[in-house]
Amino acid sequence: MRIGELAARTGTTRDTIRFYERVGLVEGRRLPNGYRDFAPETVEWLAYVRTAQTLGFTLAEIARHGEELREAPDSADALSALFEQKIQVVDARMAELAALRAELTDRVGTGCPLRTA
Amino acid sequence: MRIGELAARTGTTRDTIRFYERVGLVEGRRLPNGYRDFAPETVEWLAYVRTAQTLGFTLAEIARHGEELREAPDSADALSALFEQKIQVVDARMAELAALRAELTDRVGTGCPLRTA
DNA sequence: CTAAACACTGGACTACGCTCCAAGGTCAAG
DNA sequence: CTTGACCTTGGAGCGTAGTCCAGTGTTTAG
Repeated sequence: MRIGELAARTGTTRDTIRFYERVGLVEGRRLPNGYRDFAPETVEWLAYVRTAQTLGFTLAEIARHGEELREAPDSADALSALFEQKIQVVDARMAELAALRAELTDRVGTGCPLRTA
Repeated sequence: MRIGELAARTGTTRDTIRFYERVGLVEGRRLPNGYRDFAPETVEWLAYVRTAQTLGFTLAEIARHGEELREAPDSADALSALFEQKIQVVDARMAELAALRAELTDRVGTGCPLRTA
């Protein structure tokens, strides 16, 4: 698959895919004419990249995790570890968020706004 | 309070505070010699800014919310609305995350890794 | 054969959130 | 009166994640 088709199929742009290649997120063979040639699985991989990104992973992390998973003896365990780790981060954020809301509600109720100035 | 003390008390740097001033996140009076002079509440305000930031708000959003709250007729309601909104975003992300984990677990179990290439 | 559509590269540019630096002004202690 | 800590400004630079462009080559359809 050439870059234009991959871009169309993943809802990205050619430029973004070339950028992803530069940072090691995707790899493509080259055709004799120098055009990139991507495997069909790259479509799913890019969908995964986008999901992981909305979950707060950086591109560098996603690339690193991808490599770790390819090298992991037991991908199922590695994946579980990875995502349970991320869930813990999100849980922690939710807890912070809840604590902050409580704190703010209290403070506003007692007539102590955050920003008097 | 001058900038150095504020920086020390909030765990930031002078440069960061000057940057925050440029983007409208903090406001300070000036002493006759030109030095910035911050109100004591600025310490709490900056603590709040940092918390809001870790929760995924951009500095622009935080600044805007600060202004909205100062102008809001009922700050308690405004705050609640603001944070319940953000909690919904986080909840949605957690749901996505849970869905993704389930999907990944399934896929790895059935011998279909994300990245065959 | 030509034109359109697609591909390539390198480099500039953007927004965000800082971080560092140079050159200079202010102030309190010794 | 000097030294050192502290403050000022403007501007450069950085990492992340792209986005856009110019100039050029390739492929495909009429």
